[in-house]
Amino acid sequence: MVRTPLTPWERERGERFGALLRDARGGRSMVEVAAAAGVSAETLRKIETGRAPTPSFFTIAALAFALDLSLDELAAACALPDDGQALSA
Amino acid sequence: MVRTPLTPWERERGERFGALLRDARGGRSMVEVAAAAGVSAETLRKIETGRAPTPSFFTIAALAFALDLSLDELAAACALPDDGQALSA
DNA sequence: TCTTATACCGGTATTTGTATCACGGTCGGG
DNA sequence: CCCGACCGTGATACAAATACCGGTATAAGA
Repeated sequence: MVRTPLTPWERERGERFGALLRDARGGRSMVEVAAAAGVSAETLRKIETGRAPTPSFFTIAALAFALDLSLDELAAACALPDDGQALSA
Repeated sequence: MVRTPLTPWERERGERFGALLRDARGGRSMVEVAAAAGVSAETLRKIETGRAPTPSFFTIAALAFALDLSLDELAAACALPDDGQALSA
C-alpha cells in the first residue's frame, strides 16, 4: 500500500465540508453554482455529498469564489473538529 | 475522454503555486515543513516543483497552515497573474 | 577522506478526483 | 394525461495525486 486510503475522519471532514458548501449555496441550483465555478455539476454534487472528501485546491477555490466564501474560513471550519478529535460515537 | 488532461496553463499555475510555497518555506527543510503539514516530503517536493499542479485542498490547507500562509492570498496570487476567464461569468 | 543531511529524480502502486453517460423524480405547459 | 425541462443521482472511464523505493548530487562536519 503506497497511498493512504483516506482515514475515516478525513471522510467525515469531507462530509462537513460538503455540508458547508451546500449551505452556502443556499437556494441556488447545483448546475448554476457549478457552472459559475467552472466545474461539472456532478463534481459539485460529489463534493457536497462528501463522496469526494479531498477535492483539488483550485476546484475549491473556484467554488469558494462562486459562493463568495473565504478559503481560510472554509478550512478553519473543517479543521476545528480535527483539533478536538472526533467525538465519541 | 472523461477527465480533462490538465491544460497547459493549469500546469503553469501549478509551477507558480509551487514557487510560492517554496518561497514561503524559506530556509526550512522540506521534511520539516512536510512533517508539520502531515504530508510526505515527496509530495511537498512535487507540489513545489510543479509536478503536482492540482493538489488537494486539505493538503494545501495543511501546508499553508504550516507555512503561516493565507489560503485566500495563495489562491489570489495564482489566479491574478493568469486570470482564468473560463470561470465566473 | 568518509559520513551525514538535504534535495532531486526516476519508476511503481494504490487511491481518489473529475467528467461523461444514462436513469428516476418532480414540475409546469399543452 | 402526456411531454419536455430541470434537478439530483448512480454507474462508468480515465487522468492525476499521494506515498514508497531506490539511486544520484552537493555541501557541511568529523
